[in-house]
Amino acid sequence: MVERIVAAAEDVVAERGYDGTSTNRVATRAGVSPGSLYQYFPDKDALITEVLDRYVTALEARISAAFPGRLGPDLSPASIRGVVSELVDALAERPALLRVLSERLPRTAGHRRVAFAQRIDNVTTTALRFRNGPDPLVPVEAVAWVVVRTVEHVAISYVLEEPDLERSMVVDELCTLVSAYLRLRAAP
Amino acid sequence: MVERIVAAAEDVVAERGYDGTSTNRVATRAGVSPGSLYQYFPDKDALITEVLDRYVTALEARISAAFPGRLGPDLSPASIRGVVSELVDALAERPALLRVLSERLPRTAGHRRVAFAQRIDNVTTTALRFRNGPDPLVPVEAVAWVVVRTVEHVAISYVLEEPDLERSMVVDELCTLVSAYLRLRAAP
Amino acid sequence: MVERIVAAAEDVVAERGYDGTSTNRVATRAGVSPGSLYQYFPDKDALITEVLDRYVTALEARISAAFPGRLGPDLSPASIRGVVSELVDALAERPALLRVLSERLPRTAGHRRVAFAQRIDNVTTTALRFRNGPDPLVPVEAVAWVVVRTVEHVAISYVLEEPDLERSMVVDELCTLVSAYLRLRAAP
Amino acid sequence: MVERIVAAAEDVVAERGYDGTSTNRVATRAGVSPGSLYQYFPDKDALITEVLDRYVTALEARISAAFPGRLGPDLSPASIRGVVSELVDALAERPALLRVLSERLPRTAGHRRVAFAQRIDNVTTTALRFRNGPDPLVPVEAVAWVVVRTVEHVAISYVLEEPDLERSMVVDELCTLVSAYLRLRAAP
DNA sequence: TATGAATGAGCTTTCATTCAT
DNA sequence: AATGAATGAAAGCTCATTCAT
Repeated sequence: MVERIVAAAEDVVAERGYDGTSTNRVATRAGVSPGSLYQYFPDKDALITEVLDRYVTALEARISAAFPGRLGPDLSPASIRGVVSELVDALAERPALLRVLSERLPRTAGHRRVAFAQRIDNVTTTALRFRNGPDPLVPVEAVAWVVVRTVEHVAISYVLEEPDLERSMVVDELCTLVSAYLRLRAAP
Repeated sequence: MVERIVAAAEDVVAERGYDGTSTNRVATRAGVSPGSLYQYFPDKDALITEVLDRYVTALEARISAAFPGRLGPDLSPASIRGVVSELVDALAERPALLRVLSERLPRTAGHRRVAFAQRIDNVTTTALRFRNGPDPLVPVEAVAWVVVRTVEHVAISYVLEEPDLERSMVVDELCTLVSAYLRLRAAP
Repeated sequence: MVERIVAAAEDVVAERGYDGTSTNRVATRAGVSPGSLYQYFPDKDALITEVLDRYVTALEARISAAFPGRLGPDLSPASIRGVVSELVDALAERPALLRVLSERLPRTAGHRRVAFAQRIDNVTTTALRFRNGPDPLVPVEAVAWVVVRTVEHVAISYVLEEPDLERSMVVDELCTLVSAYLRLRAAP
Repeated sequence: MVERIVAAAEDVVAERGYDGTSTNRVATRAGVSPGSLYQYFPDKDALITEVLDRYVTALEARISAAFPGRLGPDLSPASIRGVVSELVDALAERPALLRVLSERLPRTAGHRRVAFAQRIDNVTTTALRFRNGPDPLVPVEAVAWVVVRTVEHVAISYVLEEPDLERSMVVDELCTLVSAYLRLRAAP
């Protein structure tokens, strides 16, 4: 039941965006009565949050798996390229949901997204610390934060803006950008 | 009158977001009758578009002014820092509007925002070409696109996420990132 | 529920005419919420169309039943009188609805009304042909059309104008008129 | 000024019907401010009444002129044909206004129309009395009423329904109908 | 548990009318 | 006299939510 509802909601959200998603429409699509919907979700927002939450979870799984050694401390160019490439692929799979997620970020499912980003921040921070050792001159938290936002949003922009640029070229440049920066931020 | 309405709409949009902005609410806030609103704006969307448009215009003006020599081809670290710093300041001034603008990107005022970003793309492309000369090995369009998105979205993320990081530190890192990358992308 | 709504709408339409019938007014009169109305009718027009449609249906049923032999080819004075008399009675029953029907003829339920009139045209044409045989000198379609409009509109005028004339007298004259004409238009 | 307003209103009413005629639209069309309109007409209805009133007046003038001897007592077939033919022509000139007049009959300008019809009733009654002498067996008022309504509404129906019938044929039949009836209703 | 009819506040928009200028 | 900005009641309609069954 919950599955049917969430699946229907996913479709509707992807097709019609946040505002175009009415509880009645979801219920109809799920072949369920509007009342039933409220047996499992307190309100509309909770339902859509669930949809976006699942999306973020799936995204997390895919991206985490791309980190060699499960989010390990590897920051070599090859590893970076693998992660970035996988990230773009993952985001490109459901652009409609990505768009809704980007639009509605702070209100509902934003928490999950931010939480995920922060986890990546931590992993990156750890990796930097591991590589650099205790170096008070490099603000690793800030470095990690900037790098993670850069990769995240450039990838998202590429998927949503659909600029007239080759995917591989953009991925190359993004990797070059990140590698150049991280090389600079590694202890000498 | 138009000023009163737009000002009220600005407040309401900032406070309650796009969907929470009802024409009646704006009219009430402006101390004006709902009908008056339609003497100056054909519909709700036109009103909100006007609000976001003004915001984008103000942003543009401030950021453009930050480019030494009027968006000139200067890409020195000092110039980059000036622009980035001004960008963060400008974005930080009305975070609520920025949030709505980010949410509603593709529908309404998004055009303006995208158009502005593309103009910056062009300026950056020109600057790179100027600096590099005709070098077929560097894909200047992609470089410009990546750099501009990076700066734009890292700055936006900083304003909207309010991470526990010093502003100057983030700006420093962002500049370091961009400078390192552009140095690499300059002809040898 | 549908019954309650339609009944209320009937009252309101009869009392206040087409434009004076607002969905809220109907809902209030029916003791029902405005939303409920839209569970059964897609919009205001559909509701009023339903009201007028029912009225036309009832009218049709009554008048058709008055034709001896179910709209048969009988055009004797007695048959004419029966039909005309019944027509006036039927129309006189809900003058307010008749007025709205006349006002709104071409837009909505007018189709039904026109369609009904055309059916009567056909019946009359057939009856005339049956009586006359193939007589190229008498334009039976035109004869039928003129006769049917005459009876229809004189009856309607009598009901809506309420002239200071005895009902039976007007019916007599109308029948005389029609009989004289049809006698003339019969083959010699 | 009044002329400009009424002329504009005439156009708008003919183009968009009663409901589609808003005071603002009329004012705009007349190149006049909405306020000015209320200097000459107490409300919207008064304005449209004026429009329809003028239309009825023009109709009256044309039709009256068609009566040989200025609405004289002549009821010969030739005279009937002249009047009927002129009536159809007159009505066919502004079908849009005729439609509005028919739709809105009882509320506003209906008085004028009814009053005109009654004047024709009187003329016809007088003519019948003149021809028949004091004959208590023929209810001249009813005869006149029926004849006038017949001619009026058959003509209107022809103009508004646009049936697939030759104009001259319908006029012929209508005249035949009237003549047959009146011959019968003349004193022997 | 599941239903779905019913709700009603709230939405965007129109337009006849007024009144300070 | 003429203006036209301003009005505000009311319109048609939507949809998140409830509750008797």
